[in-house]
Amino acid sequence: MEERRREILAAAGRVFARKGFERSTTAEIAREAGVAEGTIFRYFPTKRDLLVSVVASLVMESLPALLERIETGTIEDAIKDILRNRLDLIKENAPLLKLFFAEALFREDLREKFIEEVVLRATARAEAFYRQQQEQGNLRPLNPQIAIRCLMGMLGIFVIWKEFLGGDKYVRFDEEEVLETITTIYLDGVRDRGR
Amino acid sequence: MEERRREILAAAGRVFARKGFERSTTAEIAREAGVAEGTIFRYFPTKRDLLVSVVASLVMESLPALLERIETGTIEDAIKDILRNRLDLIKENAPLLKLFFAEALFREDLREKFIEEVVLRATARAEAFYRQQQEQGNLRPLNPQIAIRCLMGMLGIFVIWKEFLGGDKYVRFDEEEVLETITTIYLDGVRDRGR
Amino acid sequence: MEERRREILAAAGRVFARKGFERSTTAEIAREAGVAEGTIFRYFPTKRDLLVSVVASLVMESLPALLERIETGTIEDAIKDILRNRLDLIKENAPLLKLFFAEALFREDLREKFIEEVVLRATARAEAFYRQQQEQGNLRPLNPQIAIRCLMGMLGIFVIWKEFLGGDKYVRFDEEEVLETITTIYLDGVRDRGR
Amino acid sequence: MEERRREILAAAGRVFARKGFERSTTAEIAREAGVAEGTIFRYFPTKRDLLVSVVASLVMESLPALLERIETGTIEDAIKDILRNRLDLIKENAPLLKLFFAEALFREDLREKFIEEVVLRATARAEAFYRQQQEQGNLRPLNPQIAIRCLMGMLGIFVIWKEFLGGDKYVRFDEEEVLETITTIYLDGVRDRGR
DNA sequence: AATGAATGAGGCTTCATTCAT
DNA sequence: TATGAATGAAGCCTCATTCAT
Repeated sequence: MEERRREILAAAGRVFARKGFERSTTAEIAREAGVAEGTIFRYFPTKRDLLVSVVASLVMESLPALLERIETGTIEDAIKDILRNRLDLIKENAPLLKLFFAEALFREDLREKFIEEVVLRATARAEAFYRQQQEQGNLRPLNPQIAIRCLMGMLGIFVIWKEFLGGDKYVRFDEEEVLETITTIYLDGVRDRGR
Repeated sequence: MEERRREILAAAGRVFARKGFERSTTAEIAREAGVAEGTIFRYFPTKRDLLVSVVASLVMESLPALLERIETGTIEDAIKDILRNRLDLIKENAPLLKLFFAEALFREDLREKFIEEVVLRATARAEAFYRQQQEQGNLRPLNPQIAIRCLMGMLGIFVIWKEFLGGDKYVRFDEEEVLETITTIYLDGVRDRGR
Repeated sequence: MEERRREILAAAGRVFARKGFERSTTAEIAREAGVAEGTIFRYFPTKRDLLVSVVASLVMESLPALLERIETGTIEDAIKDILRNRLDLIKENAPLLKLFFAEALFREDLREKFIEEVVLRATARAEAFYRQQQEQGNLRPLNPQIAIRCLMGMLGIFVIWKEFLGGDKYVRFDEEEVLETITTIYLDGVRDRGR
Repeated sequence: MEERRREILAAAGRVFARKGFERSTTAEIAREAGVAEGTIFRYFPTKRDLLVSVVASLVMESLPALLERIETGTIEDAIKDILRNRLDLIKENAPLLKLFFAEALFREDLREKFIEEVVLRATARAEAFYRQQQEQGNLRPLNPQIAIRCLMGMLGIFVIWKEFLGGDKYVRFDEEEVLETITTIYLDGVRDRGR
């Protein structure tokens, strides 16, 4: 039954997201799916096949949302808006993104999907935005591909810290202060010109 | 003997980088190091400690020298020096660091030691540096914990892109340009002030 | 299957009785039970649990029937019945119980489960019985927890003497006389009231 | 050096008393003795030899004290005095006694020493006391060997419970109440004659 | 098609004992 | 004689996968 297959896939997604691949057991997935352990193997020949299927369905369903919306307005507002928007989306899908990211590190096929479907398309839009602002004289003539990645990196490290590494336990940041600081650094740098 | 400890550490680094953490066996590490399996456990209480120690020694080793060097010279030089140093370190040990990062995503136990012994200590130093420069009026009064992480994030995203995800296949960046751009953005921002 | 569980329990009982706890291996128990080593762990999470279960099932098995039987009849009969029943039980399983006792002396983890699941439950029943007889005016108003243990102690020392220490070689007691004497002392004491 | 040998023996005694034989490690004994692990094996060929030596020295030094003093006076006082005296002695030497007892269960040679040197001599004295009181018409004409063991059993079970099994964690008894109750039961039984 | 009990290879870790220094 | 680093056999336990029902 197709129904059964989907249940197993969904359950596997939840378990993998919680524990990662190696530390998830087929027993736990079976329990979560409400089927017998053996049943899993009628639909997926090995545990690894199950992972590939989980991740494939993720790419098709959740990640495209990361591409939505590029705002306009003052640059300040636009940047903050982009950051906030991305941040919210990531936070909603953090567990699965984390799994996806972890697996992408070691699987060529997953990486390709990830880079092509998500990274390149997202950065392409952002780069276009940067270029457009550059032409209007609002932004300095830096390499947009690099400049855009710098912004994403600043956001990314806080996402990784909090959502992927559970760094909250050690140092907790106020979200608004972080977005504010990233924006101001990105626009004006850290150098003090007031003296 | 300290010598023996280093041999095991080095061998473990090679094996982990080759196979990943879970799929490396202590038997293979022992073989690679030319010691008995039990010997490993004279130096490292668990396999997990071994991994943490391998990575920690990598990351911390060059840190004191780096920080000392930074004490003198302009901020610009300091930042470039930090970026250069960390980048080289990562490039040389990319496979191992990648593995560690992937493991850390799903293993609280791995993270704890590493965050406490490496991340927090290293960032504390950097934050102190930032504060000191702040007091001298060289840097703006931003939250140093956030400001420091912003710089690391900018570098991090290029490392992840190239070393962890093999992004070179899609977009290749000139290393010097990247470091230059990060430095200038970090210090002066992207806003065009009509110069 | 419940059947399989019992097989393992029985095999474990034999092996433990033969070799002691630490020197019994799960491999041997599995061989003796005619199952794969891993199978043991489907039924008992750890080797320690296996030992506790073996002994607990021994001690608790005949308890409900015993207590029920005791409800009716004189106190004298009840006490003799209890003593007889426990004595037979111990005699049949002396090597295993001896081993368990020896292990329990130095393993907090073993004791905890056993005391909580067996000792406290069994004594609670006996204490309830004592209280009930007390209310009927058949027994003196002593602390039931202490009074019950006194009875068990009298029996216990003969068990330890004969079954655990092989004291038969030095002094041999007639079983019936022992049970008779314990009963009469427990009920009426050793003081001569000049009858 | 003979000095060194004694240090190791004493350290081993402490460690064995704490953890029992199987769970004590030669490493811990060496640490406790302040010598290198290898040194132990210059004095005692195997770990088991070490145990035998520890226990042998115990029998020669500590146990004989258990035989001291048999009081006279009223029977009540005599019994309470005996109980209290034994209890105090046992409590002082509980850890080593426990070790000794545990090992005696499985070692013929130790058992013999224990029974001959301690048990038989102690009971012989007590039996003589019982007989003497019997002749004076103070005690019932029961088999003194059995009657004496009954008293010791009542005391013994509380010692085992508290000192050997750490039962205090579960049920704690007031020492005076216990001695009082044992004495009264032993002398007068539990049967209520008041009705 | 579904079950879930059973498997057994293989991993990490412990620790008494050895031996070169 | 003392050291303590090194050994390696052996043990407990995990878990993906199989297969009789």
